[in-house]
Amino acid sequence: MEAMPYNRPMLLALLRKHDISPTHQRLEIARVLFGRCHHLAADQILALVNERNAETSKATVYNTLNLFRDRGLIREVIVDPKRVFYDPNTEPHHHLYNVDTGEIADIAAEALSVSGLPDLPPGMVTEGVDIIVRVRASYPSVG
Amino acid sequence: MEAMPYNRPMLLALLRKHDISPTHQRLEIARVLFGRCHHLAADQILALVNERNAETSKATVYNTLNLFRDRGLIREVIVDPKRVFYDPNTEPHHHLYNVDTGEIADIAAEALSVSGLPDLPPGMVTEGVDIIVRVRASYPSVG
DNA sequence: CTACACATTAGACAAAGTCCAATAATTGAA
DNA sequence: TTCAATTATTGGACTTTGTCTAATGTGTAG
Repeated sequence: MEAMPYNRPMLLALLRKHDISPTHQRLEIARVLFGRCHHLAADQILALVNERNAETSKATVYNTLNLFRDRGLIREVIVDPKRVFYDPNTEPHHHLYNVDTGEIADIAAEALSVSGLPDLPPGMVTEGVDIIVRVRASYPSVG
Repeated sequence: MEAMPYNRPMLLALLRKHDISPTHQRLEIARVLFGRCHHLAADQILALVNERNAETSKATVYNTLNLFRDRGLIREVIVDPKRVFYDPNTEPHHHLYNVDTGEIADIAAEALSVSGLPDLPPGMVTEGVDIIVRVRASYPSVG
């Protein structure tokens, strides 16, 4: 695991490595995504980027997230029907999702092992295997 | 596995078993869900129910799907950030999702086995483990 | 019948995300 | 450095999925 690129030179290098022109807005969005290593939704990213002074629009946040996703810098996490979360960790791993609070935690890929994946029809390839462990607080009376 | 309840008396019994008053609209929606055993989104269900003559509103379709889900007749499948699919099969099983076409196919729970699920913090319970195998057509040039 | 509880409905509303045409920034070449 | 061409950003309109509400309809027990 390489060090997290939380400072400007590292973010710059990261964008360049993926052939992305490092504009001001993209660097700010990257800083938010890679700095604090959470799973964030677009609206949260928009808010964080504009915390001090509004300098990035909603359209740019969406454009940039889609660009980063297409270029493999980040990955979408589909657990909540209401919105997509973005995960700065693109290494294979899985997720623990708290359905009450909306919190998402990582599960290391090595921790879980899956066997028995079906053979795919010819001409089909697997893009990924997502495992989502949905958890919630057990009811107080039951505890 | 019990027989699919595709005729009116069976659907009636199914609703009653789950303490749901069997109204005309609910029976029609159940017929669509349990008859053809696909994974359907709300808008598809609305269209199918109103194929002949419009007799069920959008609000009722959503109300009814949420009711069926809460009462355990059906289950949500969260694979597409754009919309929720509903699965008439509530037995444990997993999904194969074609990201190109949007098709969803079942994978029997027995076929897959997962080991290494993390211990949960005390007071937490697992609601379910969803495995989604995302597949797509391999590129023609590569095939 | 009547009254009450429950279902259904149209349409307003909300939130997530996309699209577009105008403007601004970046870049490479001279 | 300057210029033109390319690429990015933007506000706001728009789309889609889903929820809410207040009014109307239905059904059943007495």
